Amino acid sequence: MANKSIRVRYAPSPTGHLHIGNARTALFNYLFARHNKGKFIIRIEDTDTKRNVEDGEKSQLDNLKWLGMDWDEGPDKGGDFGPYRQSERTEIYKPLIQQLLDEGKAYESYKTEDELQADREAQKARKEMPHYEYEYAGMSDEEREQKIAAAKAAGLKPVIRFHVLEDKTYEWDDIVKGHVSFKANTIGGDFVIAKADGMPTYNFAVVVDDHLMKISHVFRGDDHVANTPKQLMIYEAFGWEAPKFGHMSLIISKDTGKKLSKRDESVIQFIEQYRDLGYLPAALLNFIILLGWSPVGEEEIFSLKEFVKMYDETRLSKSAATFDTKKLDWINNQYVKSSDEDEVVDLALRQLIQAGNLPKNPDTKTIEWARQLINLYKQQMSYMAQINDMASVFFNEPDQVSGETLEEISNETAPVVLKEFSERVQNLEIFDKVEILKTIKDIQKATGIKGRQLWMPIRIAVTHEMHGPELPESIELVGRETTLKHVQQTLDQIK
RNA sequence: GACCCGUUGGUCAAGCGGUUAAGACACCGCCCUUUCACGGCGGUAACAUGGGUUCGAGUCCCAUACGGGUCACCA
Repeated sequence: MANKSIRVRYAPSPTGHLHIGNARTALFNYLFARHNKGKFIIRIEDTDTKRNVEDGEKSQLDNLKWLGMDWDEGPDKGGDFGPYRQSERTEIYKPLIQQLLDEGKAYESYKTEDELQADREAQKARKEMPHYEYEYAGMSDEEREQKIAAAKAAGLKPVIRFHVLEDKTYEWDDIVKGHVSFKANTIGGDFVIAKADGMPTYNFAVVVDDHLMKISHVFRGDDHVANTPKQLMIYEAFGWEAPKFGHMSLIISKDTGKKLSKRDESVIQFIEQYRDLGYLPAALLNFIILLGWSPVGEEEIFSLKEFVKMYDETRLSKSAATFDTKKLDWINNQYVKSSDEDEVVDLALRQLIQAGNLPKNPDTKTIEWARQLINLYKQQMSYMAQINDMASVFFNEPDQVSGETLEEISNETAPVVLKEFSERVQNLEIFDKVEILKTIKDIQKATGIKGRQLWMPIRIAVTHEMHGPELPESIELVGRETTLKHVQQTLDQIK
């Protein structure tokens, strides 16, 4: 079947941790593969030895897994088309580069960094696009041989450049963008396919690997559009059939309106950071998919399984998307509310411990108390680290009430309510939510004060917040002693 | 600067020649709740501009404007 031959890949370079944009690229490839019952492959593009980061590869893989993806072939599990690290494939590239050399489709280039730099500056001054200028222009064969021999004698190491056929046009039907076309003379001249250290460059290695690994479709970021004609030239030079390409729009920053840069602070950039903050992976994944792709109906919350089932690459968006943190939080909250209680408690508990709000090895009583606390805040939590702020009254001595919150209780009735509350709480036989609720009702009967004027003073006095979860239970968890102390403090403040 | 690409409400977006131009987030209002939140219901709000083509254009074509991507011995 046609589907049998569908093979896609995610090809990160291990220069850092898994970035949100890369995760998105990986995800759309994954969905395409799984939807079509094809193969999903991971390939590490580590030809730039200088930029590789020690545990970059591991981080990439770990975080992909955390998001819920798995793959059929990759550096950690092998496969029939390995190795899956470009640095381990140099012996594969060498003869192919030699082949192009032999066929006159590529040549050795000795232009130095300085010469290239000088060319570029001159071009800039002439208001031309920066491009490589053929170094043997107008030379006879002998002259060229001579120049090369001289360079060799001087100990210069050549790069290999691909000979671009300037008057051709390269075009393809892009799965997301439609028909795209480039004139060969606009791509910047003969480009490097092998560096002086012998390593192939990206544009050469991708083509070789994609071909050898029988990749059928390439989904990647918009920023690769301009690379595609170069790659098409290599496919042509070898007489290979190119895969289908789909260039996806980029995520842009709310602040700058530009492609998300690693330094951008308006958005959390790395998957690992979301993980550390206690986001639920399924929720993050859901959000990322919705950024650049849309399902058919009106629903927006789906599991990975459901996404796989309904995925359709033709619904990929053409235009860039800005990251909406509010929606991310909403989606996460949806997941928190519907998630398994143990999962949420476990994750939130870790956050509480990490923040030093709970001891490292809490006893069962503490855990039970925390469980109640976490469940109490579940309705409004997006990610687990929020529990530390939301429930800070349980762990820290709160600041004095001020601003809007203070205004809310700056009236005649608030002190009356609080005094009543304080007295009754002291005399309570059992201090639990049932009794506390009863107490509040009793205060209403005794004073005639009700509604907001009754509840707000108590809420504010105990928690120092106008917003929060279910009150009686919150008070129970705060504990009698602290409750009384806070009420007294507030009373002193507004008296 | 050159080459490519994009432009529907504040944000994500549906729409593929005929719609009252979906839906979601955010915002506002009402209901539920003796507070807060959750939830429910409702509301405000958009086709960048100008020309064509067509009986008819958000949808097709061409300009303009704006935005972005790329111009490495990085991927």
